[in-house]
Amino acid sequence: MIRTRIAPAPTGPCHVGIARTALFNYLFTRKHGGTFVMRLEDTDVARSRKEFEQDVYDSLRWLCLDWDEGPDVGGDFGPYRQSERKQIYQAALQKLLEANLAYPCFCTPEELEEERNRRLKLKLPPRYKGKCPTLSRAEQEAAKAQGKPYSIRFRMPDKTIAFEDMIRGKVQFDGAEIGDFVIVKPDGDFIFHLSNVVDDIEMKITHVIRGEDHVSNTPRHLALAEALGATPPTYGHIPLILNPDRSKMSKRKNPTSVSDYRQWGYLPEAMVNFLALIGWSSGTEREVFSLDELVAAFSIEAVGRAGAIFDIEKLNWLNGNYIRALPLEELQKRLRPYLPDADPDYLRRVIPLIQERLKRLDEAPALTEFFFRDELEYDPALLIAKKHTAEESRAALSQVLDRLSTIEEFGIESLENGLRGLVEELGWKTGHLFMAIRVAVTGSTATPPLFETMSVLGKERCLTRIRRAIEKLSAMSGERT
RNA sequence: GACCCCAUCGUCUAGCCUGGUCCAGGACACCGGGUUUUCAUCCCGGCAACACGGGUUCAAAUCCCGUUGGGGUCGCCA
Repeated sequence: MIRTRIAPAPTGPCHVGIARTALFNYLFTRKHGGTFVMRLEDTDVARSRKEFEQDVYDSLRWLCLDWDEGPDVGGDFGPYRQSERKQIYQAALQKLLEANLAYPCFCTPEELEEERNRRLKLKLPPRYKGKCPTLSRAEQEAAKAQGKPYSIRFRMPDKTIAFEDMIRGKVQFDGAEIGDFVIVKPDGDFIFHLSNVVDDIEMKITHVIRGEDHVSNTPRHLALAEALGATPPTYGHIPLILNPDRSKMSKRKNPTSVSDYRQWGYLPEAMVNFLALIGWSSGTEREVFSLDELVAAFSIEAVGRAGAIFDIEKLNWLNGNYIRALPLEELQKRLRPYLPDADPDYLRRVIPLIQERLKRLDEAPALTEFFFRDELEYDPALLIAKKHTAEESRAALSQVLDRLSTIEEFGIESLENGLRGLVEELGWKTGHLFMAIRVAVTGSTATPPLFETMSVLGKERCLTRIRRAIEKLSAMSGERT
C-alpha cells in the first residue's frame, strides 16, 4: 500500500512550488490507489503561524488536491502537526543518544561561524569539525553542569550513501563531506531533519516526492533512518520551478502565492493543468487535462529532470481556454466575487458577451464596465468616424438615433436590419458607422459585437448614450466654426 | 569554493533508454494571412532548437569522455 505525504511548513502563504509538489504526490498516489497524507511541519515555532496553516489548506483544497489524513481530517497516524509530536521525536532522540549516534555540541554560534569562515577560506566544504564529537560522557556532563547551552548533533557516517531516485536514477554522496548536523536546537526544538525522518517512518510513508532542493538532504535522511533502524521511503526529487532568469522561483522576482493567482481569477483547473505541465509531459501531444485525466495519464518516470520556468503566458492561455469551456451558470458563479453588485439576471445576459474575451476572471469588471455605468467617459474624438468629419459623424448618429427610435424591441435581428439598412442609405462603410455607434454606446473601441451589446443594454440606455454622443460632437464642430 | 544535479525552438516539451523512419514533432508567445462591425474567438501559414569539442559507429539529438553554461545545496530554516 502506497502512502505519500505533503509536508508544508506554515511559515508563509502557500507557495506554488508546494502546490506542485502536492499535485505530483496527489497524482502519484491516486494513480496507485494509495493514501495521501498532509503533515504540517511547524517545528520552527518562531516562524510558523496559524493563518499560514489555513492558507495551505485553503489553497490546496481550492486546487482539489484533497488528502486522506491530516491535522484537519484526522487519521490513524496522528497527530499530524509536528508541534504535537515532540514526545515521539524525544523517544527517537533517546535512542540515538543511547547508541552514541548523536551527541551534545557545546560550540557557540560565534565559534561555528568562525570555523565556517575558516574552512570556506581554505576552500573546504564548510562542515562541522569541532571538538564536541569526541567529548567523553564525563566531559559532556561537566559542561552540562556548568549550564552551557548545547545543541545535539547526529553523527553522520563516514561512508558513501547512494540511493535510487524515482526521477533521477542513482544518486550518491560522500557522508564525510556532509559532517555532523544539528537535530535539536539548544532550546530543545527539533530540527526538520529529525522530525521529518521520524515522521516518515512513524506514518509509514512509502514514497517521498519532494523538490530538487532536497536531494542533498537525502543522504542525511537515509543515514538517520538507518540509525533508527528503519527502512527509508523511496525518494523522488522533482525539478524546481524557476524565475524567468532561471533562478529558483522566489517572491522577490515573481508572485509565488497560490492565493495571489486565485485572486487574479485563475481557475483551479487551469492552475493544476499548468503546474502539471511544468516538468511533466504525457508523452503525447495532448496538453489540456482535467485533474482526473492527469491521474490517469500520470507517470512519475515521465517527470523531467531539468528546472522549468513558470511561464505566465502559457498559464494565461490555459486559463482562457478553461474559462471559455465553462457553462454559463458556472462562469457566472465564479465571476460573482468580481462583480458582486451586478443584478444576476442582467449579468446572465452580459457574461456570454465577454466569455471568450476573458483570460482572467479579474478582467471582468473592466470589460463589463459600460454595461453598468450611467455616465460614460471617453475621448469624444473617438466618435468621429474614419474618413469622415465630426459634423458628418454627428449627422450620421442623428440618423442612427431616428432609425433606432422606430425599433420597438432591441433584438439582434431588428437592430442588424435597421442599422445595415442605414449604412446602405448613407453610403458609408459598415465599419465606419458601426465604430461610431460602438463608441457612442460603450465608450470604447474594443467591445463585444455591437448588436448583441445594444440588445443587452436596451433601447433606453442606447438612445440616451447616442444623444450624449451627438451633443459631444456638436460641441466639437462648434469649436471649429 | 566544495558537493550534487541539469542541458532540444524565446518558453514548456516530444524524440534519447532500445543509434538510421528527425535537414527534429507539438504547444505557448511572436509575425503574417483568412473569417469579421471593433476586440476576442476560430482557421491557415511562418519564424525558431539538438550548448561546444572530441570520440565510438557505415550512421549520433540519441552511446562515451571532456569543456562550457545554468541551477541547487553547503543553517541551531524547511
